[in-house]
Amino acid sequence: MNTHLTVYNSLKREKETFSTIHEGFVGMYVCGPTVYNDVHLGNCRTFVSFDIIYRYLLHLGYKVRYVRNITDVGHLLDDGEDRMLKGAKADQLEPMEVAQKYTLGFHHMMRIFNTLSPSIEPRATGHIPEQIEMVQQILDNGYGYEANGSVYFDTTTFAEKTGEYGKLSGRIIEELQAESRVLKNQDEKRHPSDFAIWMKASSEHIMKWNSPWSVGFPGWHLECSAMSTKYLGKQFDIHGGGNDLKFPHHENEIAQNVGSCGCQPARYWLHTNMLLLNGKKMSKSDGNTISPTELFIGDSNHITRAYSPMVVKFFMLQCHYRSTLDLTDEALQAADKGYRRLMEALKKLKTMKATSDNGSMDAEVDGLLETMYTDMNDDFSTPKALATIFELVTRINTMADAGPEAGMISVTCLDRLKKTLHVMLFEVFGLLDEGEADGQGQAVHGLMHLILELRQAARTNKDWPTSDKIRDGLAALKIQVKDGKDGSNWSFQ
RNA sequence: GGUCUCGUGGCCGAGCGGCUAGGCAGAGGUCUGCAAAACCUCGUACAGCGGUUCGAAUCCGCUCGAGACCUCCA
Repeated sequence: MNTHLTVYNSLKREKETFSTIHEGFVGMYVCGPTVYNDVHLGNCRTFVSFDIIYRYLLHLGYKVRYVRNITDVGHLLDDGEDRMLKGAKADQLEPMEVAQKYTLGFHHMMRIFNTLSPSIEPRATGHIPEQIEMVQQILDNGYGYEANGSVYFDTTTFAEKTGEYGKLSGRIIEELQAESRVLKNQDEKRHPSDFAIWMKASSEHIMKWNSPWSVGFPGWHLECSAMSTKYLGKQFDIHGGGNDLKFPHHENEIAQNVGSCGCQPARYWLHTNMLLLNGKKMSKSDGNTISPTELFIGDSNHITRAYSPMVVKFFMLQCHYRSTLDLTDEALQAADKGYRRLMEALKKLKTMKATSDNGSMDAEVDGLLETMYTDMNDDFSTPKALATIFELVTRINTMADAGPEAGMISVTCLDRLKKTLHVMLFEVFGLLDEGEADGQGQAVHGLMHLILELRQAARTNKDWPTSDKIRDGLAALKIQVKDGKDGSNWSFQ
């Protein structure tokens, strides 16, 4: 198996061979959601992407510590109001109730998308001492200054001494300093490009903590620096997040890490691209959005019908994580069909038999399985891997049609095909076969088997009216009957 | 205004200098009692205009168009 993994590093703007700091171990930090609101689909795309990256690394045999934070304090809006407080006011709740409510909602959605839980999911409010400590280190190192109880990061000094500011996002410090935007507490900053690492709280502010500088709260960017350092060390392998976090969030995060510890936090920075809705970025704040739930129940004027979670996930997999993905009704319909075709082929594969020791298609199948890994090793290219998998789907259908006596695949190759495909689709991509239900589903399978037997009897007797009545009746129940060479099959439409 | 990304056949979406993915839709065929499913065959697409090269969707320049970031966002 080809295990030469390359990843696109945003920091270098090129693909690099992936190698770890500690042999066999991967430390990965991904910026999680701010829990003041229901998750939307864009968040889901990012976390699904990193889930597949996490799963693939595990599959390659790495021991991965995957840290994804929950932001429950510190995001300031334009008017200086805290996001969490805004959410609290809107729902008439304690800030912690807001955080709890939306954290649970987020976890629920992540389960629906069948993603694995991160190894550690730290909360910003649970790491105030660590953040205070980091502010102190930054001050000690001369990269911060205090003003009226708030502490700011001194980007100018930092840029002069290290030359590190702006590298990730391609910003030029002089241009950032020329920014003339008027923001709250702008007068306390020495330069517009400076940013708060500790904010003094006003009297009405609910979430606040004691610190050497004031009763206040940490800056937004600080939590990630502090928590990644705590759980993954000063230097770790992968840092991920959405493209829209590159600046200022990740740029400032790097500044804080370098400013406090003296080194770049992550070797590889991975950024997922945005999910668009009908050509425009989906965003919580501007209303151009469709929620996962709306998508699943078909309740939105952007779509004509409902799409299941796995269809949506499959739709996401057809596009590379670094490309924008445009969500349209038409594209979802195509994904729906493609996903079903894939699952049907897998079903066929389950019952497929091989008799020969040497299959005429063995080499081709093995070649495609190998290609599938090459695809994934190319910066986790799920679209390429999926294309290769569909090449396999065609082969599977051909072999199933021909039957075992055709000698197309050997026992060992078939076994390999089954296992490898199963691993890639269910363990790495984290797809679920939604047709495979348990409990009631078992009964349905039994009933369908019985019904198809009765229909087969009618067909043997050339009793076409009965045969067609069964088929049409099932079709009305959205069950499609598929007649093949050796008997009939069925699936939900 | 600044920084950056992108523009691929009816739709979505790979492609990173020669071997021209894949899905959906469409056409023809095989199979079938009919239909569906499945399989086989088919589309010579790369925004436009120049340039580099033996050769460009792929590199360079310009034009047009779209999007992202620059301010909270995954």
